[in-house]
Amino acid sequence: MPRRTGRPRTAGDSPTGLGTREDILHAGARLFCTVGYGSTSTHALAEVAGVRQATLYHHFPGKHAVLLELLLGTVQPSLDAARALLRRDEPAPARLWALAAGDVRLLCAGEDNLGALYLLPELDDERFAAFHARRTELEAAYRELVAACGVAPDDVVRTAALVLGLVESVILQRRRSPATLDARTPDAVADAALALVGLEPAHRAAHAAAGRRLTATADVAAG
Amino acid sequence: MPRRTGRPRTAGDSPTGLGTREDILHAGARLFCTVGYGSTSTHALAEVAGVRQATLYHHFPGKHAVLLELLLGTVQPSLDAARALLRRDEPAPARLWALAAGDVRLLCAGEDNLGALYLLPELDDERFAAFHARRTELEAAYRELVAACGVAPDDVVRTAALVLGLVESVILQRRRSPATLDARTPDAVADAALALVGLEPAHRAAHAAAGRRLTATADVAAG
DNA sequence: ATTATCTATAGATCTATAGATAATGC
DNA sequence: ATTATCTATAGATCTATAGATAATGC
Repeated sequence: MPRRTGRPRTAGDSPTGLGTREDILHAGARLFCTVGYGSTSTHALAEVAGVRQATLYHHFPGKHAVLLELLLGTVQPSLDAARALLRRDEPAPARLWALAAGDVRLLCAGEDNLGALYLLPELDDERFAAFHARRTELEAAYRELVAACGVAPDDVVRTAALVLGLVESVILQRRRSPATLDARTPDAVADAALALVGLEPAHRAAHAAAGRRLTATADVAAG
Repeated sequence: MPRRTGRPRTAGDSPTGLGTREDILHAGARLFCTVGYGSTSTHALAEVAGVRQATLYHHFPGKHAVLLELLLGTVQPSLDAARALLRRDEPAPARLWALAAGDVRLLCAGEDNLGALYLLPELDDERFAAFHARRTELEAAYRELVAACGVAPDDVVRTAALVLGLVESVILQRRRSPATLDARTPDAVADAALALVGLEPAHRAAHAAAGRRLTATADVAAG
């Protein structure tokens, strides 16, 4: 995958070994999540990627395109899983469990806390409209499953927002105290989601077990 | 409160009517929450405050001091309420309910979504250490109350993180779809918090009622 | 005299482009 | 010939300071 033609770099090899484009995306992931978007210069981006500043523009029209690609790559696996789950006919609580657990697993995975990209204030810009469209579809999936769990119609929007908030809270937790996240976190959050939709503890265990089986299904297991 | 001496502004009156210092803080609240910290220039800050760029430096040593003051002013009411609640001897679930409901109320209040300041990646800078210390104390208060609710010791850290995540999720919800927040949101989140600590539905209502009474107590009602 | 604003600006930094350079491919 | 990098830089912007200015206070 690394390029074969073209002038070689002066400052060492590709940090990722996957070529310059990937180097830049990795640099963006690291810097946008920790330093912020507006606080990251194209120079800093290039430096972490191991190239000179001007080289960025050979691969991307600008910083915004790096962020957009990161955003789309982050939301897409969640969206794929959500679409697959909406098509299945297992009970809604099991599917909601699988959706929540899968999203939390994705948010906990990877070297960088990519979910933190969702929190950037700079996202409120039409350049990122394609990302917002996918996010909106994902939110609709949460609402649909919450409604199918038997939540009162008047409470669906509010409850779905709480469930999604619970899922996304792992982004903040990961930034604040990553040591408190572990392999059981996805299950714990998904269990809590079933509590929020008002299922009795006695029923939750069975739905969680079914959800866990769903998570293992190929077309649902995103990533 | 507006100043009496000094050269008058060229570009109109103080937008807030509270003087230039407050104008700058309001401008920071607006811009840091919507545009971001790194993406807000001192020029933009001054423009929204209705003064020239250089005037900022008469009131603050720089952008960072504006953000720090906003952060401290936002976390302090929560912390005051938390300290007051830790000193009281009502049952822990009622106090946890009151803490969560109070924090959600604060996060929903005001013209700007000030809680969004907590999400800025730029906060990971030692200039904001004073803010982080207060946040850490607030988190400890959540853990203490969660533990006192009878959550198993091994689960206290995880559960407290979920409760705090639930509370903070209103920041994201307010940014995304403010219309879904209403006067019942604080109660709904606090009720959900009691569900997360594992209280039976039958007991929750009584604790919620006691928590609501606590919220009305002078030394607990922050803000 | 004191104060808070203003104008002006130095110096740093940042973005984006132009064009040179050093590889591989044919 | 094609490609991906590099160097160099124009022009914009940004931060922070110096010093002038226009009010009030005494």
